[in-house]
Amino acid sequence: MNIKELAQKAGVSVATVSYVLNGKNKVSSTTRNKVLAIIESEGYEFNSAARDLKKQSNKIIVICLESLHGSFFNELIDGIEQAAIKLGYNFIVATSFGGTKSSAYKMLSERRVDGAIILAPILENEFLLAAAAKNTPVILLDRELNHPNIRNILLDNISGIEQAIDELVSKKITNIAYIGGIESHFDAQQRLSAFYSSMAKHQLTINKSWVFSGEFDQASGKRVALSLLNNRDKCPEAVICANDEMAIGLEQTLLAHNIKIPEQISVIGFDDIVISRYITPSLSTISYPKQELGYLAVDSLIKLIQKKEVTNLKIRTSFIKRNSSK
Amino acid sequence: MNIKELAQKAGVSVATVSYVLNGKNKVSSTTRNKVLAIIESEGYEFNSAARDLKKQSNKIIVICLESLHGSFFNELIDGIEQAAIKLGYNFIVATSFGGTKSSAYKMLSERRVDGAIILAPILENEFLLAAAAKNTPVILLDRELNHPNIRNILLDNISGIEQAIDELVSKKITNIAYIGGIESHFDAQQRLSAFYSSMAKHQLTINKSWVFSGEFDQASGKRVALSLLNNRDKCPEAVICANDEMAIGLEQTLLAHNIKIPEQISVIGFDDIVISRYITPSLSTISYPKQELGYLAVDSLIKLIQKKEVTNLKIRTSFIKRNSSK
DNA sequence: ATAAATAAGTTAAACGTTTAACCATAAGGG
DNA sequence: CCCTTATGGTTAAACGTTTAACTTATTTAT
Repeated sequence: MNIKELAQKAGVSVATVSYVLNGKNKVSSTTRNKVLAIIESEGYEFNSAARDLKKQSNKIIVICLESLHGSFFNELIDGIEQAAIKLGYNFIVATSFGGTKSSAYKMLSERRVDGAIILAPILENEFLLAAAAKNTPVILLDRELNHPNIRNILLDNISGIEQAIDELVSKKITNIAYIGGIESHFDAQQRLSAFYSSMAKHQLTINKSWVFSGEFDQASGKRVALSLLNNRDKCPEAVICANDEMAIGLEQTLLAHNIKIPEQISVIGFDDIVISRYITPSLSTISYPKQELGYLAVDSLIKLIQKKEVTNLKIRTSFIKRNSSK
Repeated sequence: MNIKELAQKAGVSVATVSYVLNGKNKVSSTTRNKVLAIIESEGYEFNSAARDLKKQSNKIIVICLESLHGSFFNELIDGIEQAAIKLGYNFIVATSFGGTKSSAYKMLSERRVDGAIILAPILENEFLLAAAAKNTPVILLDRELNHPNIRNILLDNISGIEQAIDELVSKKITNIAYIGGIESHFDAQQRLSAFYSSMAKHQLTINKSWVFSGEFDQASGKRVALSLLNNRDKCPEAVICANDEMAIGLEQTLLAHNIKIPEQISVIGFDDIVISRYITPSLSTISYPKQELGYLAVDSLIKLIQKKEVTNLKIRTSFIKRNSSK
């Protein structure tokens, strides 16, 4: 049962039915009730495609993620949820797995949403620029990109790493290794260069063989751990990892080989994912206000959709000391 | 730039442009190239709402979750992802937070998807029946409900709990406590009754004050732990929890009060979430093939969409012994 | 040579809403 | 009593696709 059929049954025009459905005050209570009664008994199957077509908008934004693995974005989603509800929008989550067949791709290329928040480095700049060109506003959390319909909210990766190294140095720890993330990722690059600059700040020399590169997963941490264990006589006193997953892989593998943490080696992660609080020893890490980040992302996106003035933003990061570091 | 404008620029009819866009072989390569060239230079902004309206379908299914917290559904999503891609559908995730304003609600009540998979007990039967009545096929993972457009895939909660208790009994552990989940949840009810029946099978008496009820979160586990610690002289030898979160809360709190696990108390969870492998001691739990569950859910849903024969399914559960139980 | 089939288009209706513009009728103001 | 305003409704266009049905020109088969 659609509006047209409904109108027929009620003996009124489709316009009137539409006004009833949308709670407009253009219709008398008698006709309103008549229509409502028919809806009650016959049911009404709203067709969103028709409305979207007419309105050229659907008040839905999409959060594009690489995958739903890793509880990394859990808190982020909280902020997104709050902001979306408060601002009268709905959000859905789509993943970028599957390339051009992925949901993230479909949502954006087919303009199925009023806007998008991107945290999926695999989506190419070109694709995002194309979406922006088709008038879909985009907030990027994972890179810098310039377009009138795009804004980015980035992490101030430097401050957190600097704090971590300051702390280590204050404990007289200066032999510091680093595990970087996937090299094409913007944040991985930023964090690596933050490591270099913070080490330089303390005039610490960097042992080149102690700068590893990983894939942001536990396996990478494990691999590095095994490689360190191969050279037991020449081990760093601390390892900073570009994310918590790798730090956990590192920590657990070292523990399994009877290395004492933090006594022999301090391990520091990045992101402060939920699990890092629960492992033993709990993981020292670099944190940032994820919920706030989520909130700001939605807030900025909706302002952008509404053609308001929106600036790029930076989110602070800070070192959280737990038990995996001295 | 839309089809109509494109057609004008190219000097052909809109039908021809549509045929080009859809790769139909009704058009000569010269006109095809002419159209393609204009698209190349001017860009084309596909309007999905128009297509959806015409086609009355969009090849999108939605996964409705209570929230994105807890890595509980991570593996499930893997199966969903694989099946969806393989079967030519896309999936999005929507949460049910926010009641009638939630995205899950909007997707279903406004028929914005071709089908839905539900794992969100907060969504009411009545609402789901209404969606089904509007011809949206639904797969339920969290309850039993009967309607031509609805199928359910449920866990065989009994077998896993039975195995766990068998194992405990074989270790001469018979004083067993239980923490139930949110009482309105179907699985919580099933698991509780499985506990009763399995205990009965071994002719074990159930100490009523040892059957707790929780909210499926860590706090509930902690609360129960503290209550047990208050009665140290009369403690159970094992606690089975209706999910891992509560088991973790319980375990960690007991540990913090110097109870030895599993020597003094065995702790057993349910769900086998990722984190349960990483905590110390690793959590014994009741597991089930989540990836398979996800795959089956999508497979069934799409068959249902295609009006094929689909039956309800049951998924096996089984006890996984780790270090938190004897 | 003619009929039949194919190729390459076009025309126009349809999908189900929303909403500006229009039209009566009744009520209120002077 | 006339003019204005409010109330409650209708009409019809528009949103941008898809696709069955039709047309015309060309090729193939007999």
